Amino acid sequence: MASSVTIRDVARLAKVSVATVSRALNGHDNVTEGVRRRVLAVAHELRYSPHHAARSLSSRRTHTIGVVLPDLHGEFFSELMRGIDLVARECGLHLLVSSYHGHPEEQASALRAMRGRVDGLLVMSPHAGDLDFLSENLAALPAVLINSQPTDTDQIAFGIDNYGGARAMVEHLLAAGHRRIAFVAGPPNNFDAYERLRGYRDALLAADASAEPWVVPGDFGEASGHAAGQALLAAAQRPQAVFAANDMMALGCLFAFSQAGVRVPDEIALAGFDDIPLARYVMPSLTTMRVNIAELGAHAMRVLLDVYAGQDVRARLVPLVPELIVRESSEPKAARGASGRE
Amino acid sequence: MASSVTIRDVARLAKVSVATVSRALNGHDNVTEGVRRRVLAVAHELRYSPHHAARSLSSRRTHTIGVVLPDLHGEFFSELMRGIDLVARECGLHLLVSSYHGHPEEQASALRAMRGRVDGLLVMSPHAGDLDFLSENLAALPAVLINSQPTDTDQIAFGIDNYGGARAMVEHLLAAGHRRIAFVAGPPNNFDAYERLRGYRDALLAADASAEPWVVPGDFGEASGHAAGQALLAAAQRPQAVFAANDMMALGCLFAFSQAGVRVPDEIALAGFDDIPLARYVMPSLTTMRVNIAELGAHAMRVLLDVYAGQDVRARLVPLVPELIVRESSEPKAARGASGRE
DNA sequence: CTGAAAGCGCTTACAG
DNA sequence: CTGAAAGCGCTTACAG
Repeated sequence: MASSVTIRDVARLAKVSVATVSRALNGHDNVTEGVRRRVLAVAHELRYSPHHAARSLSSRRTHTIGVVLPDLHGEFFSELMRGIDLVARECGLHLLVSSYHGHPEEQASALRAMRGRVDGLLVMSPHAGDLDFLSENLAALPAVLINSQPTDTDQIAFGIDNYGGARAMVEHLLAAGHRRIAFVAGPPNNFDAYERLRGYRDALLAADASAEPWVVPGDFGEASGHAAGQALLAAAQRPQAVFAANDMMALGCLFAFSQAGVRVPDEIALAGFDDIPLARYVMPSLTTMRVNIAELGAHAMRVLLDVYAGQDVRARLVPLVPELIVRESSEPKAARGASGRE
Repeated sequence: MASSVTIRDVARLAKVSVATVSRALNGHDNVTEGVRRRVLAVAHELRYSPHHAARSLSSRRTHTIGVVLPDLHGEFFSELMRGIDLVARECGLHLLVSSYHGHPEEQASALRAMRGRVDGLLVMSPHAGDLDFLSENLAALPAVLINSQPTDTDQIAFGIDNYGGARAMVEHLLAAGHRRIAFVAGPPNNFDAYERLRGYRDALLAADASAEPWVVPGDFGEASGHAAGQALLAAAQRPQAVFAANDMMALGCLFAFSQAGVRVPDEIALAGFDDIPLARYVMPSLTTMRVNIAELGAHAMRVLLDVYAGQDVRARLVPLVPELIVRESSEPKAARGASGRE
């Protein structure tokens, strides 16, 4: 593969020193306009592009942010990356992405491998108890934790108010007159899932201290929602409303109900969490909590940049509050009729 | 942020030269076992992690693959990244991700910025005509193009057989007895969309040279499918079958049909392309072409690694053939009954 | 098997 | 404003 052109080649052809080339290319102001133009012309002609490793070795900056996620798959990470990427390109930064597929050991090595490659780190670690070695391996890099269980370390963390969102949803279902509200849980050991479950429980008990939470297991996948929906229909006494910990599982429930000929919301009300694009398109459309995931990523990125710049960001770590989106799947009977959908 | 520990610190404490530390850490065999152990112990104790920029500057390898995509958003890219990532971690490689959001100028700069940061490049460039400057900016890096329009340059390219897949689907619909088959197209200027459209046209005309292709515009988004579905219902003579260029648009159509009370497949058969997870869950379940997107990414990555290793890969550039998945939305009347769904 | 030294391609005080 | 030189933290022939 053709030998690359270096700063020395540019210097030679432009008849200046490499130092001057460096200054001209980096936009320093201590270069005569004529010289700068000559250098830029030669650089362009040679298709010169600075060697990144060399530059970051001497400048101690990489212009790259490391993103360490549990996985790269699915709507959530896709949206998160979009938000992060948006801010990154605004700032001319690159993204080094690494996912550890749920293996904490790999997470540690992923973090360590970031040394000398990134200026800062965005880390999502939803698995309970990960954070001990996490802080050990964060090395000396500025880092922001996303949707991760807080610990007593003074790590900077930012996330979604899953707890408050779940409470709001249960309150909505209660207000619609439902009492027997079942919850389809997310994967055990997942912090988001845990917070949503906690919100469900607390809201239920706050309304009626003798209420009995009814929790069906799930794993955030549509198939587990489908199974949960079937299990709920088979119960001796069916729930009046089902609140799934995310939309994919809610859709799984919905299809289980459709297959069984159980009408939503007439016989069972249904609600999810996340507001994925399809939520508004299914029949009936799905009531859910809208989470601006891209904004979650974008905000975390902005906070990280300010941490890097040495600013105090603590005031900006307030969790992102999800928004209740009421659609057909939870409409109280009184409200239904010839009205259109959202 | 705390000064990092370098190879010199390890050398000093282990009482050897930096060269020996380097050899011990990199697993070279010209190091005594005792010395190696001592070095490793000190490195571990100091939490030493090699500085990547320095290493790649001197070794001329980055252990990183650059991935340049039009976008990071949505099921397709998410799956693609998963496949790429899978192979990357098998090989201990990192991924530098960059998306150019449809702006060719940014694509060029993204490509150039990869110099000195990556050992090879995976590039997806579905926009027609992008490839001229693409090859100019690929510099001297090994690269594999994914799902991109081939040019006369001898770039290594690999993709899905969208054309063949679309033909197969139309043939299926024809075999089911449908004649008036409408097509909901993807975005203009998108190579995947163009190939699917071409397959639709050719299959239709191959069966009946006097057939008139019926193409409704779309952009791969569910909303455009919804609009297309409504437009098709409003036609003087409705189509007997609708083939959408991807599943999201097919789902949009499906909901438009449901809202209008038009039964699928009894009144209109429907088919999509991609086999997204939801395709099997909607009612009726959706006939589609299954594309193993993760495998597309994984295979492209493997090819790239072999290109890097200097192997001849031309024999492995055969497009990935999608698989026809027949579900309820296109079942011929005769076949319907008490049978379960897939 | 081990060490001293050169070099990877840049940036940045330091002089002038 | 410009250049010569040191240095960023590694790896790798080259000697021994």
